[in-house]
Amino acid sequence: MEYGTERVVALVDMDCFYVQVEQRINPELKNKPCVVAQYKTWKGGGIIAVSYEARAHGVTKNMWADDAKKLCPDLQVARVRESHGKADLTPYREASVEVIEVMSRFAVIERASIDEAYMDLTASVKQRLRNMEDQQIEPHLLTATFIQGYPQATTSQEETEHAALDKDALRSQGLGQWLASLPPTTQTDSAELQLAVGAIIVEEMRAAVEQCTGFQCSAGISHNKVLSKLVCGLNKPNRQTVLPLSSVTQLFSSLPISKIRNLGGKLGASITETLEVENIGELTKFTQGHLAQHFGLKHGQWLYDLCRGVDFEPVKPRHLPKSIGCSKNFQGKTSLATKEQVQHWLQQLALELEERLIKDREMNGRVAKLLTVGVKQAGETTPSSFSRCCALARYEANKISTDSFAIIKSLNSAGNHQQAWSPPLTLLHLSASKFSDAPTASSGGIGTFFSSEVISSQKLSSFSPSAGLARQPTPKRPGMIESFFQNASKKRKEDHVELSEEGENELKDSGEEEKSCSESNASTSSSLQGGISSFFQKKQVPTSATTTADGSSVVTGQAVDSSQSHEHVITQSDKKTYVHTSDSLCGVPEHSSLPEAALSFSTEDYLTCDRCGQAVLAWEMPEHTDYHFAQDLQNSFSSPLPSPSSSNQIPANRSKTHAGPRSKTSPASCSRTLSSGPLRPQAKKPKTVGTVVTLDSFFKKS
DNA sequence: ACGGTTATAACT
DNA sequence: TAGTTATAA
Repeated sequence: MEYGTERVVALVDMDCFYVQVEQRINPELKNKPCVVAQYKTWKGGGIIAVSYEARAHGVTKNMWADDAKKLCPDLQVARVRESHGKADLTPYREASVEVIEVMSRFAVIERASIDEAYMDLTASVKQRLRNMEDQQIEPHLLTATFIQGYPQATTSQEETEHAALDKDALRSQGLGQWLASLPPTTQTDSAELQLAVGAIIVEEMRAAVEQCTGFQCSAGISHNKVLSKLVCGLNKPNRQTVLPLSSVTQLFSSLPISKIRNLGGKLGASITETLEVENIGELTKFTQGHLAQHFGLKHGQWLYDLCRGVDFEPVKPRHLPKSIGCSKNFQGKTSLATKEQVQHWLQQLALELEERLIKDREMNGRVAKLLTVGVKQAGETTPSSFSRCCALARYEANKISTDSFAIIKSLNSAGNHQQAWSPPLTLLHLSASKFSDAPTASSGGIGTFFSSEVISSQKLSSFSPSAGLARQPTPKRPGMIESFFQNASKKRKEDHVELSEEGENELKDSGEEEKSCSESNASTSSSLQGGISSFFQKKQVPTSATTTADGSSVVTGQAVDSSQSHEHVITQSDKKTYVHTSDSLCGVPEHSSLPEAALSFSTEDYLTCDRCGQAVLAWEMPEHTDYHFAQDLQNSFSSPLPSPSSSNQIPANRSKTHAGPRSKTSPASCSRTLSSGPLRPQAKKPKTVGTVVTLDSFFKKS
């Protein structure tokens, strides 16, 4: 087998996905020049997706809807829903899940973005080839397939003939020519034969996606991710393209380096510049050593293979995002210049994040442990000029937003007691990551609480994994996910009916479509090893045997998360519950944010700080006052000052102060990093870290 | 002031 | 590790 042809890899990309989602919601928009835009007030909103009819008029992404209307007066403009004062992409994410689910019946897939997925078809292809005996591969199985580099004209007369053909005739001619050049299907190790079979599978998959979701897509089929991504775009929309390795030389001889995935930015530009080459194929002139010299060992190796059409990046079996986040820009005049504004928008973002995290927990059985807050300050050019993180212990908007505020407030050069915020913020970003498995229903009383209370309170009645979980002594996650998918199909069916009623000419189609969809599922999935459940089986974890405190002693929803995050819940005497969490130690004095305490302490325990207006536990007021003292002291240091010898003076045993609770907290917890501060070179540390360490040290009873 | 909102991976 | 930067859709 030739080097670099070991796998069959495909990339499937939805055609103008957001537009298709809007067209399915509102069938009036179908087959019309149409865009999706977000926000309205400024020039009709910014366009984020464009139908092919609209592209024909010159409408593009990033155009203002008002400008696009000038190019195309009949343009239909669908608007992104807004909630919490910001664009809400939920309908597109949900549509993406539908698509991913259908594709997962055919192969293990890697979700590359909301509208793209890679798949490694090698195993399926080999299986299919074995079952083919010596059947020919017939062109009618590849009616939407282009073969890159075909038809090949060997004479000038053929060239003239080809020029006269329309696009599909040319496609058909090229396909026929290529198929005729393949060995018999008994030769199962032929790289090009394997691509042909891969293309058949992708034809079937794309048909299933359209039948089951109504969405069309395009695909590239080749031996690796870079090549399949590259050719996916060559025959859009609603078509797929095969790239045999033998066609790479010609294709690469005139392909600008910037067209290759990962070379569209600075690296690509520096290659063009330093080597004085335009096209990716020209890189074959250089030795691997030469390439490594200029661009590093890793890039050197990668480029050396890549310019020959070879890439070994694996398709990663993953269809869930690794982080869930939201952000909003506040540009120019709208930049956030008061503390209140910052708090308000953090709250809005936290509300969206909370909703999405809770849904994610229900649907995917996992919980995020890390919260990252990013901001951009006026005048900054980088996408996010600053980011800090802390533990994420509970899915609660109030806590998320107050913690977020706590870890960015040191940025406010106006000082914490001022109303103003400066420099003004032009971007706020919240993101949750570091997922781990959520406890299952079998983990005792808490689990019961989890499934009955949390789910019902979140209005997720259409997705009810709890039903299946409750009666199973050993609940299985696949059951949970499959039940979600069943529900998703059900939902789709309803959508379909709805669409059919609204669209005049579709009434009789819908029933048939559903039927053929399920038929297609049955026939295909049976021929595939494992299917989706086997994929999920791998991710299944043994349920933990730990039995936590029984639900009755737990008063608030917090107990659920406490058990997950290994926090210590210390119940004691007086009707009060003291809860020690790691996240309250997240780079800020413990008493600076106390949402969990607010659930446990009674209001009489609080005093109002006359410096900041914050509610502070009475017995912590002395330390709180010290905190303001420290803050003032810090503010008196002009700025990037690497807090005077602070690190060195922090006792090495500083982290031991909280050795008990902390040692059990998530490794992601900030406290770890802070205590490692002294080990790191001083000068490189950003000022804020120094600040936090300095302030923190005020509270250590050494 | 006007490309906004997400997301992943590499680097340090 | 945490935080920044690059890249992409």
